[in-house]
Amino acid sequence: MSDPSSRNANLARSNASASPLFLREEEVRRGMELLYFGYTRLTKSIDDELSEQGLGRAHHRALYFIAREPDLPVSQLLRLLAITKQSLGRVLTELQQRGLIEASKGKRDRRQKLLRLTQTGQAMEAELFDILRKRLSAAYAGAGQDNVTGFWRVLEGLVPEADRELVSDLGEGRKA
Amino acid sequence: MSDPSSRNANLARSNASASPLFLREEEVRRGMELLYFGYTRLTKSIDDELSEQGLGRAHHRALYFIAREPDLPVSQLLRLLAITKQSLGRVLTELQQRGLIEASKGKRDRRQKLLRLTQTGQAMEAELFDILRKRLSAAYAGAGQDNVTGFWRVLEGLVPEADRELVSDLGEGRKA
DNA sequence: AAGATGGGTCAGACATATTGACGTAAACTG
DNA sequence: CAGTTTACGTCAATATGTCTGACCCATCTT
Repeated sequence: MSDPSSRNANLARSNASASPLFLREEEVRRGMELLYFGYTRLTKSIDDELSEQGLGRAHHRALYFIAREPDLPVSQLLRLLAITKQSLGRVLTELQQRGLIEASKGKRDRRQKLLRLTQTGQAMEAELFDILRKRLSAAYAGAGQDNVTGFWRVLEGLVPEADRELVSDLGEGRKA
Repeated sequence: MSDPSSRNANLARSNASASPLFLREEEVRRGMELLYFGYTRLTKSIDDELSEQGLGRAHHRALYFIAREPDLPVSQLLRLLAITKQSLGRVLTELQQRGLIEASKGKRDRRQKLLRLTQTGQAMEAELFDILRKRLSAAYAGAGQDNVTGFWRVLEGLVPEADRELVSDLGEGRKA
């Protein structure tokens, strides 16, 4: 363990190809831990940048999805974030006050409020995305193409059936 | 596209093997979203069980790591969770009051407080682990062995250098 | 016209985390 | 041995993100 030449011996071990027995506790725990560390460390990486702007992670999540899907209705964002109207309401109000997002009424359904980023909001989101992009693309590059596909597939399997379409439709708005 | 059931065309699209251009925005965003949904939905899946016992996620994280590494010192747990002493202190006090964990003094270093689960704590953790295990192993099985390896590799790349040893050492205590 | 949906808003509360200071015991180091 | 560092605990005050549940209005659907 303290042997410097094999400081990553343990990572190497966990790298050993998955055993034929998928359900072994050790492998499940390893996956949970990596998921936990991967997710928490990645999200922490933007905290400094965010707090400089007086924003929190909740703001970023909203910002992210609005960037991803311009003219996103509130109801859709609510489903993506899986929080209550109240919680989201406060976040959206603050983002609007800071001039990061703006809203318009839906054409087909005028009850809808469609959210998009302002110029300032786009700049802000881009700056945050850049930090995340650097880390994630480094991880992609280090793992190699085939492994990126594997990464996606397992994660897709983790998304409950009910949410899958929601997730997979993201980004569609920009192509159409 | 080895998924014959092809139950969702959109997921299938995102399943398309990673392009040679790793750094393309679309692929990074796809990864971030899957990581977000995978992680949040998985963790949400134990909330009901937890709240029945009057516990929160913070308690579970502590419980999990103590289960994973019996006789874990507080300092180590602090590093794993990356929270402050105060925050952890409250959680540990509550777990102790509920009789889920117990502590002993370190042999080599008597300043250390070593944490482990009580019988009750083991039962509780096992029950929670079981829910997570079902979901994660289903995702493993659905993705296939090679993809599980990819899942691990990308996530490992996401863990900052400084935390890698910490992560990779998990589970060692039980073998030794 | 009735009901469902999209959105907003109130009060009150809980869970989780923070900073910064301070204290004690034990270990390490000159 | 004296001085410093480390491991742990604890105080008060505060911030953030979330929740429940009630209630409202505008608009769409039937």
